Amino acid sequence: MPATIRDVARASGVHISTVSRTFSAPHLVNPETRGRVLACAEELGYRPNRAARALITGRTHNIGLIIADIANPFFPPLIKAAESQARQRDYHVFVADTNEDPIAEEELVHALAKQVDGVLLCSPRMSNSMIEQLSREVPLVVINRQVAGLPCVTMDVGQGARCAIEHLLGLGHRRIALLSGPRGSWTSREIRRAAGVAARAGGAEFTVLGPNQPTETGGAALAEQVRRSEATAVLAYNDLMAIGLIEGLDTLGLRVPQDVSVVGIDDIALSRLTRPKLTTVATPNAAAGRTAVDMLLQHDTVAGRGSRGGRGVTSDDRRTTAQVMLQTELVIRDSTAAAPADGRNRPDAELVVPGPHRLAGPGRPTAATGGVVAS
Amino acid sequence: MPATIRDVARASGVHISTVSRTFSAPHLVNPETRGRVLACAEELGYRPNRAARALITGRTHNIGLIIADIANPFFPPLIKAAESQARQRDYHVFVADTNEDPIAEEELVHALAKQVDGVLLCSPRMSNSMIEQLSREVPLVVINRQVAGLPCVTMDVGQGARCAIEHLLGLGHRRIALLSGPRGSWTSREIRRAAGVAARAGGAEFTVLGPNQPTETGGAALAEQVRRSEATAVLAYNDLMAIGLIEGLDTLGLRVPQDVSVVGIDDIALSRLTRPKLTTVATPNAAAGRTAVDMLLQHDTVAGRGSRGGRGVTSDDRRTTAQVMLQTELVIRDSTAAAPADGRNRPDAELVVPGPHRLAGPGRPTAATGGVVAS
DNA sequence: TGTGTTGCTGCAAAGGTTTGCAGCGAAATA
DNA sequence: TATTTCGCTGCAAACCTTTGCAGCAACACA
Repeated sequence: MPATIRDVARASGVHISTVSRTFSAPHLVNPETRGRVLACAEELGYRPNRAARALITGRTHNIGLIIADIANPFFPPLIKAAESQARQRDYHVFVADTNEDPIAEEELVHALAKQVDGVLLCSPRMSNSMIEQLSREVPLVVINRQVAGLPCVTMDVGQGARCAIEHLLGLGHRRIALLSGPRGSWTSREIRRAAGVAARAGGAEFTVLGPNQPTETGGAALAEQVRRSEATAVLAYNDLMAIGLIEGLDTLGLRVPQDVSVVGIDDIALSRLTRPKLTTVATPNAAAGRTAVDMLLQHDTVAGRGSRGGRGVTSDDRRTTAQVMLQTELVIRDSTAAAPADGRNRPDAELVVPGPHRLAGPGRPTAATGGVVAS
Repeated sequence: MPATIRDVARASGVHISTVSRTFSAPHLVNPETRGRVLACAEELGYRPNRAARALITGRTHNIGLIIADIANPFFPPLIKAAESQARQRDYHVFVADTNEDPIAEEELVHALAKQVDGVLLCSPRMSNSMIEQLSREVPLVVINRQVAGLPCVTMDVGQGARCAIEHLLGLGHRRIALLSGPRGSWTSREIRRAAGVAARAGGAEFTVLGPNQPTETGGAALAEQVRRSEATAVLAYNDLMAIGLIEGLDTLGLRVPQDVSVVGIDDIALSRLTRPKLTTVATPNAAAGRTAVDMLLQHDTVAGRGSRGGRGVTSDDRRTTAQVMLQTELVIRDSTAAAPADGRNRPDAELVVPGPHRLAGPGRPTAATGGVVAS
C-alpha cells in the first residue's frame, strides 16, 4: 500500500535515481522533470523510507533521549524543548525512561545506538568510565553532568546553591541542613560542595542528610531527621523533596517558614502553586534540552558515520567537545524567612536575584565562572 | 566500526544466513555452531541492525506516541507507562509533542508512519474523519477519545463528572459552573454532557464557560467569569485549570472552599500538594498507556505489513477493534464544602468514592457501563 | 546396495534508497 | 565541421538483514 520510490518512478516515467535526486539534490534534475515527479509523488502520497535511506547514508535522522524518570516534573519541559528543537531540524526522538537505574541506562544506549545519530544522556547515574566507553559506540551529549572529553550541558547549580546559602545566611540562619540527591548524581555532588563551602564561609553549621530518592516521599521521610538536626534552614536537592519535606514538617507541627526555612532547586511549575510558595533555585531546563540537541546536531552537514563517505565519525569529524554551563537564578518566595531567634518577616513580592554573570536572557548558553571548557 | 552480521560470519567461519538464524531461529542451527557464533558476536559487540531488519520483515519494532502537550502533568505518567510496557516487549518509542495543534498531529502521523508499526494518538484534537483516514496509513490506537471502528482507550470521565456533580449537589450547591476544555477534545464534550445531565437532574443551574486552554493560566483567567456567574461550585476540565482557578479566585478575594467549591479532573500528583488539597476525579493514566500499547501490539506474532508474508496488514490481520473504557474515581479532599448558605464543613480525611462498577484494582481495563464495544 | 529422512548450512533474492560513473543529446567553442 | 563542454538521466552497486530453496552429509531402513 505505501508508495515507494519505484511507484513514483513508474508513474512519472523516469528512473528511480531521478526520483531520488528530485528530493535529495533538486538542482541536478531538469525543472520540468522535477515538476512531473513531484506531482506524481504528491498524488501517490510518497514519503521516502527513512530506514532505507539510513541504511546507505549512515544517518538515521533520529536521536535518543534517555531520561532518569519521566514522571519527575523536572524533565518534561526538557523533553518537550528537546523534541521540538530536534523536529525543527527534521529529527525524530526516541524517549526512554531508566527509572534511575544505571544498568538500564547502559542497556538502552546499546539498544538505541544503531537506530540513532546520537543520544542525549539526561542526568545519568552510571559511572564516568561507562559513559566514556559508550561514547565510542555512539555520539553522546551529557546533560546535568560533566564528563571530561565529552560534550556536556550543565546548569550552574553550584552558583545557585551558593546564592541560596547566602540568602539563608543573610536571614540569620546558622544551622543549615542539606537534603542530598540520589547516589551517582553529579548535580548532587556539585550542590553539596558549593553549599558546604558557602555555609562554612558564613560561619554556619552544615549537615548533610542523604543520599535520598529525589521525590516528594523522599523529602517527607526526612522531616524527623531535620527536626533532630535542629537546623533552622534546609536546602533540598530539588523542589519535589523540598515540598515533601514541608509536608513532613507540617505533620510534625513545624511551620515553614516560621520555624524552618526551606529552599528547593529547579523551580518546577508546582513550586509556584504550593503554600507556602517555594523559594528555589531556577534551572533553565528547556534551554538545556534545546542546547543539547544543538550540540549533538551541530555537525549534521558532515557525512555521517556511514559507509560511502569518510569512515568513522570520530576520525575525520573533529567535533568540538564544548562544555556549556547555563546560568541559574535564585527565586525568593514564601518558604524562607528570618531565623526564629530574630523574629519573623515574610516577603510577599517575588524577588529574582540573578547570578553575578547573568547574560541577556535567563538560560542562554553562557561563559560563566569558568563553566565553558572548550577543548 | 559497528560490527555487522558479515563480520560475525567471517569471524566464526559460517555464512551470514547462519548468523542470522542463530538469532532469529536458534533451533535451526547446530548447538556447536551456535555457540561459536554467539561467542564471536559477543566478542565483536554485534547487535542486529533493526532498520535493515525492518526493511525486509516489515516490522520496525518501534511505535509512535503522539502527545498534545508533554509539559501538561497529565501526560508524563501515561508516557512513562507506555514506554515501559513497550520496551518490555522489545519495542522502542518515538515521542512527539503537537502543542495541541491538529495540523501538527496529522503531519506527525505521516512523518512517523514508515518508521513505526503503529501509533498511539493521545488526546487528539483533529477531526474523526482525519483520524479514520490516517488509520488507513498506519495502525492507530486512540487514547482519550472514541472513534467508531478504531481501537480506543478512554477513561470514564462521564461517570466521573456525574459523581462530582452529585457530590456537589449533596453539599447543597444549586448553581454549578463548568470550565470546559480545548476545542476538539472528546473528553471535554463527554464531561459537559454528563455533568449537564446530572446537574439538571438535581435541579441545579448549569453554566458552561469555554472552550479554554487546559492550563493553569487558562483556569486563572476564568476567575472573574466565575464570580459573575454567581456559581457556588465549579467543575474544571482538569486539575491544572482547577488550581489556576483557585489562585484566580484567591486574588479576587473569594476563598475555596468556603465561598466556592472547586472540583478538578485527573488527580495529577500536584493536586495532593496544593492548599487546599484538590477534590478531583482520578483518571488511571498509567493504566491507559499500558493498555493502549497492549492493544496496539496484541497481534505482533502475525506477520507485519511487510513484503514477503501476507501483503497488507489490514486484509489478513483481522485486528479486533475493541474499545476499552477505564474506571474513574472521585477523590474528595479539601476544595469542596457545603454551599455558603448552609454554613461550612471541611472534610479532613481523604475519601475515595469508587464508581459503581468498580473492579479489583483502580485502572484495570473493565467492562463498564456499556463502555466496551467490541466489533 | 539403494532409497528415503533428517539436520544443518549455503545461495541468492529481496526490501527501499543513495550515489559514483557512464552515456547521451544539444549547445558552445574552435 | 569537428571537438569539447554541459545538463540531464540511467545503470548498478551498496547498505544489512531475512528467508525460501536447494544441496549435502550422515544415517536409517528395506
